[in-house]
Amino acid sequence: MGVTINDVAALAGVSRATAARVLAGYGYVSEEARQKVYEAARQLGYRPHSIAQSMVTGRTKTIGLVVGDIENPFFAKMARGVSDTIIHEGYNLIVCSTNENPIDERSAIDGLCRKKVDGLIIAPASRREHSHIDELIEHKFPVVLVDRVLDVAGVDMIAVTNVEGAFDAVKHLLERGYREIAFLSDSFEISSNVERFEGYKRALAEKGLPIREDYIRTGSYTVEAGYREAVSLLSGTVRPEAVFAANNFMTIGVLRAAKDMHIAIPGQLALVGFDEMDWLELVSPTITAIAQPVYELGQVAAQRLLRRIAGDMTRPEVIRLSTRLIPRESSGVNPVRTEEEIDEVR
Amino acid sequence: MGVTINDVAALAGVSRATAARVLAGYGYVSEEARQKVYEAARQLGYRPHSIAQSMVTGRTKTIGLVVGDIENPFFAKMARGVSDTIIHEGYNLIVCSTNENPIDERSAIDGLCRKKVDGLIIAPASRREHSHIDELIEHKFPVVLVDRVLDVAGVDMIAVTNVEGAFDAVKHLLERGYREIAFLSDSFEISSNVERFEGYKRALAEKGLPIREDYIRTGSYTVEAGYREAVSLLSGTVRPEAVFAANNFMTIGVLRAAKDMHIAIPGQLALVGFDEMDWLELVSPTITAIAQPVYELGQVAAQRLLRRIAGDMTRPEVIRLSTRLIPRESSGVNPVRTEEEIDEVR
DNA sequence: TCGAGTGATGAGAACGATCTCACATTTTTA
DNA sequence: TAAAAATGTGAGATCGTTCTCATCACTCGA
Repeated sequence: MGVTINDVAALAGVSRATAARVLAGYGYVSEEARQKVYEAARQLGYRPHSIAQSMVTGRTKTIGLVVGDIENPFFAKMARGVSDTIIHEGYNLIVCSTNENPIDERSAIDGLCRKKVDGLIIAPASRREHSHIDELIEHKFPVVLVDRVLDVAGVDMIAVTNVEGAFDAVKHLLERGYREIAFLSDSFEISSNVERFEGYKRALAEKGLPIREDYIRTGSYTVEAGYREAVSLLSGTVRPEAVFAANNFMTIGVLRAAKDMHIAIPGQLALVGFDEMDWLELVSPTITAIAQPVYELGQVAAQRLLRRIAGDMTRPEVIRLSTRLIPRESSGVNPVRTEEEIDEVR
Repeated sequence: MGVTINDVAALAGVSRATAARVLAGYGYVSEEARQKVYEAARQLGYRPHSIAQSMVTGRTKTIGLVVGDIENPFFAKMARGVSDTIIHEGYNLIVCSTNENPIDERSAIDGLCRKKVDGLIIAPASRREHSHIDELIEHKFPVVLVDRVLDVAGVDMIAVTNVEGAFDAVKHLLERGYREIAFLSDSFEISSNVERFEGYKRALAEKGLPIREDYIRTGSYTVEAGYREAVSLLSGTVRPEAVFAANNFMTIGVLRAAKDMHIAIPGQLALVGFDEMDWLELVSPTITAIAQPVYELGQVAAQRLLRRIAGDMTRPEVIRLSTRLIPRESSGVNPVRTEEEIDEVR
């Protein structure tokens, strides 16, 4: 606390410049001076002042992560992927939650830019309002978009194969014999939901099945919203045979609704959720899911960002990481005990 | 990018000092100068350089959060509590994961101090190796410990009522008629586990029951470790009637082990877990848990830290937030269908 | 009419590092 | 042996703010 390079230089009996040379390891320094400076630094417990360093170097060794909600296990895991990747290069991570609100997102980004983060990883909240992100890209500020894509050029985007994943999910349900399949997601402001909806539509189209408007439900990114929409969906005069829940919160919402409404899964309703969670194979029935490489999403985004920060000027690209279907009981994959389950839920 | 207060001053036709006075809002400034500066700042899109500000003010408006693993939903939720609280005061949060390793913890703290964070919220990894934290406290650096306590004076600690919570959990099992109760946690290096063990012991002692060494299992803070210990525990010649899982990962470990080993809950094994998760009431059977005010933990820690940063010199205290037992089926609370469940698991 | 007080301003010194120069001194080369 | 190159060092500018001074113009009361 408070010991500067000047103090070290003074104790070592050299100039500040020489002390700096030793500590930063550049230029010519005599072995004698080197030892004296090291000893002085050790003795005083000298710790370089990062802020002062940033002041002159222009880099803060800090990157910003802007996501909807760090409490969401999906983003938390992604954050870990980012953090683990950058920590080795000496970077730290500032995390901001936007509540999927473009206004909050804008101010979060603004604050991070003022703090001179070296780069930003953003899961953009809106497909429409992203002028603040466009500005960053225009100014060649190091940015990587993650989990979601935007209709802009000149920026790396790391996402999963949403269309294919959703397609696989719905195709899986179709193969199991379900025809009346509902789609449940949060807002279409978020690109991944649009893509997953696209996959849903394609799978139905492939079978020549129509899209039923009343089977398409969207809410906001909370368990409660998922629950509400699920209840509404399942209370309709015509109830779907299956639901494709397009994210983790929606999956929970459906499960809760089904439980409250005494609807047996998969007996009375099949379910496939997008995003794997560690308890999906602990519930009864186990829940079929589309697993995403969440940690890798963060990892790859971080690697790419570090390259951009280092000055890599190669053409930005869209990277798609693969999803994987994990068939379980909720889609009737092992429906041996369907009867008992119906009993049990009652 | 790159427009400084000098540029603003130049455009406004005043000195840097006057521009600074307008922008920071202190001292005497004529209305005319004020308008000119505002207009110039607006026109140039001036954004103050936080690093330069920190350089002179000595505050970075950043706080550090040092936890075992940000991917753990427990810490993620706590982080959100912290973040939401400090964001209103203009603070940002740097998050570091230590993997519950004192070495990593030390270097994380070191890095954050170099970055001149205004304060630290730490969930200490070890009850023994915390000299690096002691140093901070000695130097009067604003620190708040969270979730865990240390045997040191002069620092605020925010934790939950671990002893009481564990006591409630085990007492609940005893009341349900279970006698052979095992204790499963991660390392005793972590204070909360020691406290929960204390609660466990007290509840047994109250009933005059002995502590069985082979029923006490500890591992590391991962689901896999919990699983391994649970399997080992349940494979013993004498299997316990109930398990008290002292944290969220252990709860998952036990559930997975029970499932793999075809042990019916609560028919053949009762379970109470410490820490509530949103899916515990979705599984079958539903899982009895000790709920902790996780978000509030972060909130209170952040509030306290902000006060310390603001110069509050009142005596540091240990704050205990209350836990709450949520009785569910896994402890035989509604054991009407125990028979069927046994059937089902087979 | 003169000092005291108030309003308004700018010059310049911090903050703690990095890094370019200029200037020694030593060693190498022609 | 002189010139060139290599080695070692320190003075001082710089980054973009904040903030203390000193200065000056003006008003007011005695």
